[in-house]
Amino acid sequence: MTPLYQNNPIKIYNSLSGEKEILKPINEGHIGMYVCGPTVYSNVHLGNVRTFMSFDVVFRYLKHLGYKVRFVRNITDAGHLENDADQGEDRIAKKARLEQIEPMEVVQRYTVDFHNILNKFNFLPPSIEPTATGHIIEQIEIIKSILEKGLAYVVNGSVYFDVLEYNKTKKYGILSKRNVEDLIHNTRELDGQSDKKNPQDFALWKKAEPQHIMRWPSPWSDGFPGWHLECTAMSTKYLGEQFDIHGGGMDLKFPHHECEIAQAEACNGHAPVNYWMHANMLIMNGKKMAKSTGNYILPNEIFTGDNKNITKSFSASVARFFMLQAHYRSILDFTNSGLLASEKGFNRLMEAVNSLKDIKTDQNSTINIKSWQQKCYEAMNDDFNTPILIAHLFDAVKFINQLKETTESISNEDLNILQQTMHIFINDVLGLENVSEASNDSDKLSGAVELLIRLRQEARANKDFALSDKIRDELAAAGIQLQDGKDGTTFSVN
RNA sequence: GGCAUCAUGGCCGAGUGGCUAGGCUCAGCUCUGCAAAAGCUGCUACAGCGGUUCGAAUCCGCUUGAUGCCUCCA
Repeated sequence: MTPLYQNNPIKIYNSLSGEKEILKPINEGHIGMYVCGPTVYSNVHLGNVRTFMSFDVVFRYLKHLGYKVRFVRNITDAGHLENDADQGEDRIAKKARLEQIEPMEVVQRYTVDFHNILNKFNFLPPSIEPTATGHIIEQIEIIKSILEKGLAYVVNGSVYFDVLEYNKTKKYGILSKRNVEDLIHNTRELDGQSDKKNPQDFALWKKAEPQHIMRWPSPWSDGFPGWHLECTAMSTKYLGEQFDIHGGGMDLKFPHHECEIAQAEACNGHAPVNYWMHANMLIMNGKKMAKSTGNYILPNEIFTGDNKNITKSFSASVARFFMLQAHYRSILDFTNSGLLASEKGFNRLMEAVNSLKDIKTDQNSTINIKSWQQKCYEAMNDDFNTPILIAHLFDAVKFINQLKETTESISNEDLNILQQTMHIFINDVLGLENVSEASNDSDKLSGAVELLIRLRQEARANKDFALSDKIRDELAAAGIQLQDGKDGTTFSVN
């Protein structure tokens, strides 16, 4: 059987070129993808969730197309400084100091939180989830190599990347479309003295101050690696010197990803990544999310409803659906009304899916199901356009409801395609879970509700509307909604 | 201040040089014992000002605003 990817060329918006390009893997049928993971020094940010969700869908779709995908997403557990000044403190070390626990306790706590949240949102685990502290040796080797090439220098036990020297032969700023001259002119004065030759230079290795507890031996000092280096080390180790896709949040474009390119170019002499993808920001109520202003919500608070920015709790699937209704390259505004609208739409989608099993087939179809299916693929092939895909799924919802009304008809073969395609895109690709269907007690529940439906039918036949309405209203109050259709009554659980 | 991205109907959010997004809301109708659900119908937008073009919301310029980065953040 020919794999699906052969008939589904994917266009990816490459941040490097600023254009959509056809994805051509380095090795046919294989994709290497790296996504910058979280720094585990506090609870995972909801914006983080959106970014990782975008790449979760990319991962899912590539896999569905039959690619063998190696998806690497790191955990940053050292080296991410509070700021770029020489006194900048490691974020994890700082948290450890404030809470009076071991740095690795901080790492453990928030790594567990990260995994918990992502599980609730039904993320697929990456193929490899490496940590910065597990790859100190690899990072030291890269620093040695860059030093040998004359593109880094040692000062007081720290090693810095020499951006101006690098810029003589390569171009620093190709990803973020900046040039070094502009950077020099616009550099703000940092407080305090610096070991760096130029403010644009960035640390490859930092010497640890005596009180610094996170430290490893190196040829230059007891210290710790620079933040940008870990991604170069781990992506090279697991995906090679050149790989297909590198993703991350828009805010990492500069300087983080720019530095990754420079490090890899310096070390290996060629570009590390063919396709750079950047997910756009999540804002809330039109403004940047910030703890300090209260314009902030923790992922978990969506499930509990315990946050003043929302009026009720929302399931992870609804929140996921809400985010996927926007394209990954657009800014998305997280609002209560937006979530409410998405919840209604999501429920309508799921009810249509649930009713698929009751559809009666006919000799012929009044819909071109193959053409519809093709449109779904085309939406995803066009830079993973989930909002367009969802629009097509709602076309199917309308059609399914018309089938129930028997104003349209469908053949047995086409119904199978419809069912499969809905399942593929809703569950496998978008990663949405049908909550009501997943309930363990659904068999017992439906048995009991079926009984009440029959009693109500009898009451209605006897024109005992007081009783029939009582059954309907009290079930509704219990969260069970009856739906009268042409072929009898069904129900859904809210 | 510099760089980048963006600005769509009541709301959210796609897309395109000339032709349909989709969701939510709203109004009318059908169905119903009454509802709900569902179906049908309606609401026709593209920040402002110039320019290119036979034709632009879509391309270019300016203005205004938003978001991101430049300083920790996905």
